[in-house]
Amino acid sequence: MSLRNALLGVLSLREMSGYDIKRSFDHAVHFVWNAADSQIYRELRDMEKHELIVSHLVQQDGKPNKRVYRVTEHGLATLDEWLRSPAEAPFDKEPFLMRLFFMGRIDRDDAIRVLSERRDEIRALLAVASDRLEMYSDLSRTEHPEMLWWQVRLIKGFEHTQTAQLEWIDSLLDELRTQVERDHGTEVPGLMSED
Amino acid sequence: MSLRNALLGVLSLREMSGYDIKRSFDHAVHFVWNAADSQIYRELRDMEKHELIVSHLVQQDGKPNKRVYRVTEHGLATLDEWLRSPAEAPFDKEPFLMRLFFMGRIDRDDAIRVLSERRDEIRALLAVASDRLEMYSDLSRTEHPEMLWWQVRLIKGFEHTQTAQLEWIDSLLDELRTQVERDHGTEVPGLMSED
DNA sequence: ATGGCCATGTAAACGGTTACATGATTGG
DNA sequence: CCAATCATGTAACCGTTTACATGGCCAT
Repeated sequence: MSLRNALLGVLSLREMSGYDIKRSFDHAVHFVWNAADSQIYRELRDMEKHELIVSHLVQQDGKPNKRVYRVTEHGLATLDEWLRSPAEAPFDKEPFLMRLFFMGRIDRDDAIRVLSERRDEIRALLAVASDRLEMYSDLSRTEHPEMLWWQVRLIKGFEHTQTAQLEWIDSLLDELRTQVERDHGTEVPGLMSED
Repeated sequence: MSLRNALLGVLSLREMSGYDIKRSFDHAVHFVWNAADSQIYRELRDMEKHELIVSHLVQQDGKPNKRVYRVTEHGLATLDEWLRSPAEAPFDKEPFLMRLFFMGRIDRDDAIRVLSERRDEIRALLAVASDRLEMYSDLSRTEHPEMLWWQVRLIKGFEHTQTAQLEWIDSLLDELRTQVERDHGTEVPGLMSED
């Protein structure tokens, strides 16, 4: 039911069409949740059936018509109930860590490559996070200042934890590279800064 | 297919029954992956059909008989191919962070409770991690020293990143508590160390 | 006698992914 | 002219979770 909560959450900010929500997911909620369009549309219909949201059609010209959704009182109550409930258990599926668990099977060079790729991905995510943070600082005029407070903290937390993960990966890469140098010792001499 | 890879991984260490694997998941792989028994048994049968593993029945007395699985060459090749392939994308579903994203909706006291609970859970996980690390240091006699190296690094990485997350949550709790104090100002006076 | 360990499963439901379909408008 | 944007969906599939079933052994 996490997608349902995510949808209630974004609709609590303002009424939106499925398409708006998808864009919202792609840019703002992106660090935190994601879903395919088809899943969003299906879930919205289902939520309307359960009276968590209501919709009306909006006629448009030059563009396809759209169906705009708004949260009901019942929907808001459901959202808040979730927010107040005990948090989901942390950590149960971490494909990347699982992979490292068995990484001893393959060559150090391959391991180095896998880790480097992940390092680059994290750096890219951190860049996006830092952009987002700048964006937030521009936007002081919001309908929802309480929301902004949390969203800023969230991005900062994201930066903090991802930086920690980066540090760890970098230290692993260092260890692995010194092992490689030690291994083929003088055979392959001055090769200290390939990245 | 992540469960499949996890199963190939544990079976690459030694041959095991479904039940052994479940216990192995509960204790060692626990930080990294988890699965219900029913899913494990089903997946094992399916993997045998695909010739990634083979099994034989082991007669036991005093205990129910069991089916013990062993990885085939094809299974090992599949495992290694996965290990060498680009890593799964980081971060796409984080229910706890998503919750924080919308946390502005509820009272600070409720938010404090939710965060405190998570903080306690992380502390508990860190305690388990630290135990595991001690356990590993005792066990120098292993059939798979290369595996041990990675598993130790993995736990250390886990400690590192979870500690970072803890720091962040603690700082949030600090901020929230000072806000609460500021809010009902002198009304509720000496209330500085409820935890 | 009660509950935990050993051991393996079936069945149904749920949540999420992937592939595909449609079609008009706008900007480079 | 081509690609992107706007807009909504269907269908099939896959992986995971949950509930339930069975039954002997052993220790408290």
